Amino acid sequence: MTLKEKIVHESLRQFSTKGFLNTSITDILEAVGTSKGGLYNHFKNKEALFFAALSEARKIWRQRNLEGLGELDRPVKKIKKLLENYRDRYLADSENFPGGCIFVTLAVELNDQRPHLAREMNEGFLRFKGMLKRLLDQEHTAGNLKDGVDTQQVAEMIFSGILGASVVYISDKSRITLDRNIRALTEYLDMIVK
Amino acid sequence: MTLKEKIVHESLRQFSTKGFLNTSITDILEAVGTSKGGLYNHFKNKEALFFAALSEARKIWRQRNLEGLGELDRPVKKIKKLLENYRDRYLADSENFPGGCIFVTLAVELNDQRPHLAREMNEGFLRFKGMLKRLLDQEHTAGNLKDGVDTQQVAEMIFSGILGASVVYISDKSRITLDRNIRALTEYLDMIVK
DNA sequence: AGAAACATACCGACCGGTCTGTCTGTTTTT
DNA sequence: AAAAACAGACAGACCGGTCGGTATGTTTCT
Repeated sequence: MTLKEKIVHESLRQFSTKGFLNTSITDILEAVGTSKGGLYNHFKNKEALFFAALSEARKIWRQRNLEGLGELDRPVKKIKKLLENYRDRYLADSENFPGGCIFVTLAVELNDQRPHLAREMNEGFLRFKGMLKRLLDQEHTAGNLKDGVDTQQVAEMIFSGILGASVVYISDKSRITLDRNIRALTEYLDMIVK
Repeated sequence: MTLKEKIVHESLRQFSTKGFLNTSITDILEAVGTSKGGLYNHFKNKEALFFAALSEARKIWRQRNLEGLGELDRPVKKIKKLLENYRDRYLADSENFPGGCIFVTLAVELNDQRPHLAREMNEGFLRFKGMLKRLLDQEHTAGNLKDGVDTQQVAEMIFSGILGASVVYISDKSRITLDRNIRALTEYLDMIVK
């Protein structure tokens, strides 16, 4: 692991717990065991470090959450598998995200403070919601959803449920509560399929 | 409105958008139009200001969200009314909470940074969840819920849905999305009652 | 091959600026 | 006159970022 990689990795950890603005460069330097020169040799400024960390976070998010989805045939099974992954592989990854979901932390913090950074978060949210909707639409056109189901609304509900579960998990760090939340979302899915 | 009240009110506004740590005392002083002496005469330190603002936020939260609940007979109607209040009276209150739900902002930010302040947030969340569960239990004992419904799980789902909707609203500020989220939660409630 | 020139990685002192909180003095209220 | 309310200068800690210097290769020239 190069120094640059170590810095990004540590930024991920600290940003996920303390956010961007409340993580000082010095915090990262001390955790990595390097100096100002060592960091600013690789990154122009703190904002460049933010984008590098964000890119890495997205990569890990996909690795953790999309694993094993390709092998499943039905879209609704993919969503259920994603919910399980989110619980067992993503939120449980305290090595990379000891503070919980880094996107939630950053989205809440950077809103109204760093609009161009906050926009990045919101766009990621929209992509995720879009993915959920596409999966639901596939089931819908196959005629597998109950009559009158609004896929946009269901996608929104699942997404908000995940986000809410993430906030609760950040707040109380209880696996039991997280389990209940994921189970509730899974059963909600069952309610809207035929 | 006394100076002390003005300071608390402005703290509410700024904490809800920028959080506690990223709101400087000077920011508040300038917005209120006073000085260090004027503030520290009323509050021992920033943390004391936090507790005063939190207390006021809770008071307003109750005013906004519980209004009109007493007149309703059925518990499930109370929850639906609360969801509407949350959308129309609480999150829409940009005078007191221009940054969206202050409890979400503070809970996410203060976690792992100011544990004793974060605990206050979590306890508030638990009280709210407890209230939802009590209402659901009333319907349950009256035999109005479908068989096999776990009131704890449903309360968790509603609560996480609200929290998630709050995060989404913080992130994209879209009333349309918020509407869809509240509607989805209302329809979810309909699914579990007989 | 050996010397000289250059590139890269890293160190840590230091700079301007902002933060919370204190302290002294003045004004207003009672 | 005494007390409470307010103003603002100041202290001390910390922030992101810069900059001169060093140590370690790597490339180029003779």
